[in-house]
Amino acid sequence: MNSFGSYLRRQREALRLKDRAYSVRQVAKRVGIEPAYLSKIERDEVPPPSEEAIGRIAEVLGEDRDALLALGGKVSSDLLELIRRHPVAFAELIRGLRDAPTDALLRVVREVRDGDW
Amino acid sequence: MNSFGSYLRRQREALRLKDRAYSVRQVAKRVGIEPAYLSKIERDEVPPPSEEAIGRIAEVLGEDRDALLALGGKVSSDLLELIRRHPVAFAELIRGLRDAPTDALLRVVREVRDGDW
DNA sequence: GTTCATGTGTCATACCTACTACACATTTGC
DNA sequence: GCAAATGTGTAGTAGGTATGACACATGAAC
Repeated sequence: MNSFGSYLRRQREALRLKDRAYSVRQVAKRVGIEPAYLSKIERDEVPPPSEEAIGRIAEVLGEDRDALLALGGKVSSDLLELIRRHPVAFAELIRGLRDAPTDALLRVVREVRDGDW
Repeated sequence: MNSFGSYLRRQREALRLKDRAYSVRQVAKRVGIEPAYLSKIERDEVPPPSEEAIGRIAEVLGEDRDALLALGGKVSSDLLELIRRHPVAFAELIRGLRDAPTDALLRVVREVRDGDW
């Protein structure tokens, strides 16, 4: 339904309606992977590619990198590194937000964004 | 200096002073891995083991699971899953705390812990 | 109506990851 | 002083990750 591949295919096809430069082959070239590989990715014949490849796909298709990574079952390595610097604190923070409704989560995000220390 | 392996070795040896059941062999048995493998792990001859193995090592040695995983370059998969449910929000939250001093981070953690929604 | 682009099938590969199994020399306990 | 426990060297493996290369049939464009 909303697998990584089928989502990609839908988005690419949508872009293609406006601009036929969004073929499998041309997108693959811009991304820097083989067309056959992208084709397989879009049909979920292979697992989502590496973080780097997903990042470049996000760029080429104008998608949010973190969101696309999540759809591919991954989390950006820069976030992982930040978490690893304060593993216990971040673990409690994230688990503490497990059952928080989305708006409560966003409130915390906003608060941190505007926070002055 | 503080690689995963050397840290493990230090902690295990410390426990061993009080209780000689903390030999490489006996710990490995309780953890459920081969002694030779644990030996190599402690000498950093191989990369840190799987998340599951690190979790069991943490249990056996009385270490914090998230902290030990971090030392092993990993992040608990339950946290990853939570992040993947709200990738954009969590990305902004975590990156927003990148330069926050530890006490500011802990303040947010506490706030979330005590938060009622 | 041929040329060019397109999507995809098949095959192959290199490099990790995550270990197990066994043997051996040294040390320790009684 | 001998048996048992200990730490470690060597070798091997099963499965996953992340692709590349090439060929082929179909379709569209001019």
